[in-house]
Amino acid sequence: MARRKDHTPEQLTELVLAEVHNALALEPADQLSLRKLAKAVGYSPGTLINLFGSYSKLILAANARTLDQISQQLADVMETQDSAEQKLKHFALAYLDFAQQHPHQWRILFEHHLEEGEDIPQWQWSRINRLFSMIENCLSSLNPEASESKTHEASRVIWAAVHGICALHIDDKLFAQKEVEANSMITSLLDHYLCSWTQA
Amino acid sequence: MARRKDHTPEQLTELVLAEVHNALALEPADQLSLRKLAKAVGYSPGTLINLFGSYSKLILAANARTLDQISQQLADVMETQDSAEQKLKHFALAYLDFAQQHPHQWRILFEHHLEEGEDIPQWQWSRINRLFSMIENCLSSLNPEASESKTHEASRVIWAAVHGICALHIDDKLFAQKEVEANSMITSLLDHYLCSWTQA
DNA sequence: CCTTATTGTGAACACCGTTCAAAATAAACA
DNA sequence: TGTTTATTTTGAACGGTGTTCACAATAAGG
Repeated sequence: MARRKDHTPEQLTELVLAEVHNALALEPADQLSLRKLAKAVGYSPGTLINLFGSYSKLILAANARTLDQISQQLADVMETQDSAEQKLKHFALAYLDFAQQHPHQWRILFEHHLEEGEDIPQWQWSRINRLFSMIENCLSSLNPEASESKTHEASRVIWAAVHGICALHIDDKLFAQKEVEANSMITSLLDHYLCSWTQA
Repeated sequence: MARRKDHTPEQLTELVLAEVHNALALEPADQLSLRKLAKAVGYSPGTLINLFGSYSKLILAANARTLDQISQQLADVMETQDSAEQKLKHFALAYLDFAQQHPHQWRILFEHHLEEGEDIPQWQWSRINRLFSMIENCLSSLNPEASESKTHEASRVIWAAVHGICALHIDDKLFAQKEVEANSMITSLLDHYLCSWTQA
């Protein structure tokens, strides 16, 4: 026992975080556990704790990767569009698309609550800010006269609203008769909000 | 042991569910446990399982009460307003108010996911539908020419958007510089959305 | 070759939700 | 009344969780 394995800490980190997303592709987050993860990568639970600090921080690290994935996809999709309106629409639909394709992974990103002493590393903040900047740019090109603080606020409103639609949609909590498509809800949201935003 | 206690099942249910909301006023849902609850009300864990079926169903019962509280408050506040626009605004702000005042209770209402075989009783559906009907009425009075399905969709869009703002606000995940008030975000959302809705 | 650092472990701990035979009480009946 | 039956409630046990830590096994340095 305690035989040295052939992985550097970086490789093991890679292995574990990949396994987290693997598992979340098949089952919800509450089926995940440190012990299962440890078994899956061939190490003991304690080793993973030594590596990440705690199970909560392990999840935090996996969430950081998820955020990276999302922000990459959103940035990519926005650059393929020319008009500000289309950029916003495609950003929102790409966000929905990710939530639908990786529901467990997406849910744990928001349902995992930080513990005392944990906080988001600053490189994540910069990624997030870059996304919001892109939204703000679209908004101010649609209405150049809007104040900076109004634009800042509007970017948060739009993202939170889109987020709410995605969250309730994948949890099937929209309580809608028949099929109300999340796609058309997002379109409705943006069309109506931006219509007024552009006029003002 | 197995001494008979002086509570009818109904009284014990009352006791337990009150204790859940008590505890959630002080600490987040992941600090809650069947064993703590049992100790708090002076019964054994097994007794609570006999009563509710499982811990998950116990939480479900507590969530049902929360939903009742919320729908009561929202219905009340909408009736105090005359104009459709003010009704919608007060509904949204009351929703935010509840989330802010009972964050743990509010969070578990949406973060507790149903297990196989559980589902929402129909009396809850009717409460929810009643609320949505009120929203739809406001919307169709603001724009009588909108089709029924568009109005149905818009009511879901508005609720989901408001929900998203509340959720990210109480989790402090809006990534806003300085203080962006949730109040004014909701106002911004409704003002812009309804402006366009009324015109269309 | 010996010593020191590093790496990984397994057993133990304190919790968790859940099951279930048995015990204690109440209700029904003789 | 005494006796049987039904109802409550429990405590112990089970398999699970994240976490700690002394110790064993390996690698690296002198």
